[in-house]
Amino acid sequence: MSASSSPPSRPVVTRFAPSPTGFLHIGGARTALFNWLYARHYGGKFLLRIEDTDKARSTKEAIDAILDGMRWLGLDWDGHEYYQSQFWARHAELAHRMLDRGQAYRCYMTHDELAEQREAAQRERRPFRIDSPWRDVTEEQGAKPFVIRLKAPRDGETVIDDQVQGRVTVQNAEIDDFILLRSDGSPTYMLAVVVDDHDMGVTHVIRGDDHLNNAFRQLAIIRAMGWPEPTYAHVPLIHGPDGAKLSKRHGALGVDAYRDELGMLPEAVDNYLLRLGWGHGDDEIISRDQAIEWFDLPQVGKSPSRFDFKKLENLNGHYIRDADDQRLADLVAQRRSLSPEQIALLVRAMPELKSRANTITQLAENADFLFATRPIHVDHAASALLTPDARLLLAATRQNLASLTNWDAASLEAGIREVAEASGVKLGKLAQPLRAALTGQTTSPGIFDVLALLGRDESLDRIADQMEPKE
RNA sequence: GGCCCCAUCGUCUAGCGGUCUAGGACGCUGCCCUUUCACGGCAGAAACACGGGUUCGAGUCCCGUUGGGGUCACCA
Repeated sequence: MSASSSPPSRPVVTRFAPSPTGFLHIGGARTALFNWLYARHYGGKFLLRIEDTDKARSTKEAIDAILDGMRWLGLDWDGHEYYQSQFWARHAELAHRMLDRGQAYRCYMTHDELAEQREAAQRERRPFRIDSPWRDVTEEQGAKPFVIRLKAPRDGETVIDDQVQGRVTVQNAEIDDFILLRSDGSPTYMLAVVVDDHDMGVTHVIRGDDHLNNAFRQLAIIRAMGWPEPTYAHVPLIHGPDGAKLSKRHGALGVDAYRDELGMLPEAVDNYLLRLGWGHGDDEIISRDQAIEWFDLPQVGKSPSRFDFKKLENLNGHYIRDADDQRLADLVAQRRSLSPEQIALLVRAMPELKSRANTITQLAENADFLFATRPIHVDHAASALLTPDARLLLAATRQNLASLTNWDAASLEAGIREVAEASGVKLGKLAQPLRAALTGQTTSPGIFDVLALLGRDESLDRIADQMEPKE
């Protein structure tokens, strides 16, 4: 488990570099979190760069969703966000510099020629690696279109001391002469990241495992430029419950969906993501401050982990129980458009409500009985409770409660126990129909609290609504 | 397929040669609490993929097998 690693010897600068072609999904969020945590732990900087090189696929909505998602998760970046597309000229300039130095070359191969090589390799069952006849040609070939390719080293090997994966070695023969500048003059991702990371002073590149192979290509550019090499840390990917790469059906949803649809609290998502692939002894509930204090790369696991909604939900339930009542009420209010009076009621009910919910969505549903208008809808299971006998009991209960001078939980409990005793039934026999009448459901907060919350008039009326058998 | 990486309960993980008859958490089962449902408390079932080494001693180190993942674009 011990990747060869050492504390940083220079001021830390990390970055998160999403491409705005979709929303900020959960894997990206974890990458961002690790980068953020690492920078904060070492008192460094955490930068944000939007990789909008692919103009066709980049959208304003996606950019906003990413920024919004990061803010929600509390991952603040230092300074303004960078946009990769702003540095095109710089990228092209450097590609040409490498060309001038003989570290890159103009390749005039056509798609057909390339395809031919690929097929030949396939026929002979040997690995395909581009072999351009232009590798050592320095003269320009008139106006024919060309791309600029890196003249990658062909001998020796490249070693990366990855902070997570350990020492990884690749034969240079495996690295092909990949494209730096496209025929339309635009930079490829491979060139752009390297240049931007260098220009932004990034010291630690913490990203998904899927980039490990790219790191060797990028290193080739860095060495050609003679720039300092960043420290790499390739974090294993997050998989779906079935072990396959996390896809939409698994939960590679935008973080906005975790907030809006699943009803998660940001601290729960952060905590869950932190524990996915990283651990600190037996600790499960980890505050932001503890995370900053404890987080480091050596403890990051090397194997991919599966996303477990159940555990996230449990964690979310923990944070809900921990959360401030007013905050929770506001969150529910956003989903239900409540009046100030209703929100005030919700805040009072919150202590009872929040121990019963693992998500804000559930919390909102559980609170609905408070705001239902008479006659309230009684669900199937609840109406089954309202037998003729039960309705009679309800009438007796109502009469007793109506005579109460104090409408608080303690008085109500005394009153109801009195009725139960007088009628010779157990409390449960009475409480359940009462619950059905008051909430329309078979589960709810404690029945005395429900009565107190609803108030005398509303409670009495709801009971009255159910006293007579319905036709 | 080539290259790279990974491998402890169903899942997330602790474990960094002896304290491991392998610990915690989620989930699951049972019990307690109890007006329902939760919360909470207690108890339980549940794992070192396999085979070789190294060592006095291996979950921990090495090799292989198997399994899984990643990557092989004028995408990022």
